[in-house]
Amino acid sequence: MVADLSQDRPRLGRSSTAERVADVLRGRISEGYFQPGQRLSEESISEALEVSRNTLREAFRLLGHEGLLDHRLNRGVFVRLPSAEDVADLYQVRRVLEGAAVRRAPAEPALALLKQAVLDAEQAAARDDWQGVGTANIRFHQALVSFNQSPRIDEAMRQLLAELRLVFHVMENPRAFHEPFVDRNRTLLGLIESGESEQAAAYLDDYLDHAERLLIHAYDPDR
Amino acid sequence: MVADLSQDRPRLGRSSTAERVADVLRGRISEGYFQPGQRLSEESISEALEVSRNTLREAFRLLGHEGLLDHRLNRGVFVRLPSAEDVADLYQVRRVLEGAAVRRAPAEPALALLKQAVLDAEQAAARDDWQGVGTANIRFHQALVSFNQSPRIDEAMRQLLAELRLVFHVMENPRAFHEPFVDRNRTLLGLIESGESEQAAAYLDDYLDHAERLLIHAYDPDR
DNA sequence: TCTTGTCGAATTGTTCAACGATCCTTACGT
DNA sequence: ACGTAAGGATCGTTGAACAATTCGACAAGA
Repeated sequence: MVADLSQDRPRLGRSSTAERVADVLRGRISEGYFQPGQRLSEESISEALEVSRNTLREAFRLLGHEGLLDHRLNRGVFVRLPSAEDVADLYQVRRVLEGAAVRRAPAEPALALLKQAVLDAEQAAARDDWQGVGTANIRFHQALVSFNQSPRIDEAMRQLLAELRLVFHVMENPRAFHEPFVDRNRTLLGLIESGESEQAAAYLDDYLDHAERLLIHAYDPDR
Repeated sequence: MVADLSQDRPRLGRSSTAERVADVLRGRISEGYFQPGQRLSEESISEALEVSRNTLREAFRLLGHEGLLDHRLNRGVFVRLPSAEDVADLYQVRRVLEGAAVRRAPAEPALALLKQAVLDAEQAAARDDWQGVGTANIRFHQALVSFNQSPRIDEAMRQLLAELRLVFHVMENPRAFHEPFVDRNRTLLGLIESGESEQAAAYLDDYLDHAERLLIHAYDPDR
């Protein structure tokens, strides 16, 4: 009875002002309020949020290490604008993390998350809610990676997906990008459930190649 | 002619005071001058290094995100003391990253690094230089992971190994821990060179299981 | 017209002193 | 043994200040 309680320990750690500021900025960036490439002024933001410049700078450091901000000395912080090389690398990491995940026998709760993400995506698609499809898709892959049963890998994936969201913001047509993956996720789920891990791995590789090509193309139509 | 020059652009980025302070602290931690669990006082360190508390705190943030420091609100920063669960997770990550690496056909320069690391380890062992063996061993695994050809994975591995170094500091007998891996690395290299990737993967898994058990045992002899 | 030198405004980098908030220890009382 | 109160030490945050750096504008020269 007391054992369960220990799960709530993380919540106890109240957060510092800097962390709360970072939360606000992280949200604004991921929703696109601050756009990739945009410079974030220390003075105006510290004024708007009513925190000191020093505190704001601590928040900037936090987000910088999450890959969301780019800190250029004496020039300020900018919302990260991933390059085509960054996109390629992000997908290379996904191939490793998701590839390893798909070859493992999934734990039951993780599998449930995977199913739920597929359902959510299908329902959002039926509503023409492509933002919702994107969110569900992200949850799908987060759940997939959790098969590895490693908190550090889960955290790395969270950061990776946050960085990828920056990339999605440069896509002008979210539907064309997200729509094909609704069915793909359903198919991949089926292969995983039936234990055909090698086929699932092959399908996943094709899946990632396709997505990467689409994004790279958006960056540089000539490639 | 001017095009080549742009490659040197990264070098131009001078480092801020906070980054240089972080470099100093990182070195001290990895060499064991600051020991795991020890608290780092803002006042005494900022005084000794002649930087302001604010700047020092920025350096603390940097190292905190690298997993070397543990920041507890209103209590200060402590050199991270990984738990047994942390060790298990670190090895879980290694299984994924190194497992994926060993299944790939290595690029030539990366293979050369691998060979060199094996030679260095053998020479250091002949000199009874177990610290040197540990360093060479780390380079071996860093090179192995580079087969994945991903800068982000390389960086993640760097941080992981830095965290593992903290764990090594609690080992009282470095020879007993490092010695067996000299031959193991040689064997693994052979399997990789001859392209027997599945056998190499199996050997690596056993390799990692063994190392993990040894470390966990050092933490809690009852397990 | 193109390049180069120079100036000044704007912004960041860093420091400092101050005060409130929190934690830890010790002592005290029940 | 337990709860509580007081005190010192340390961290969290602020606001101001000054140095360093960047950037754009504009004038001088080829």
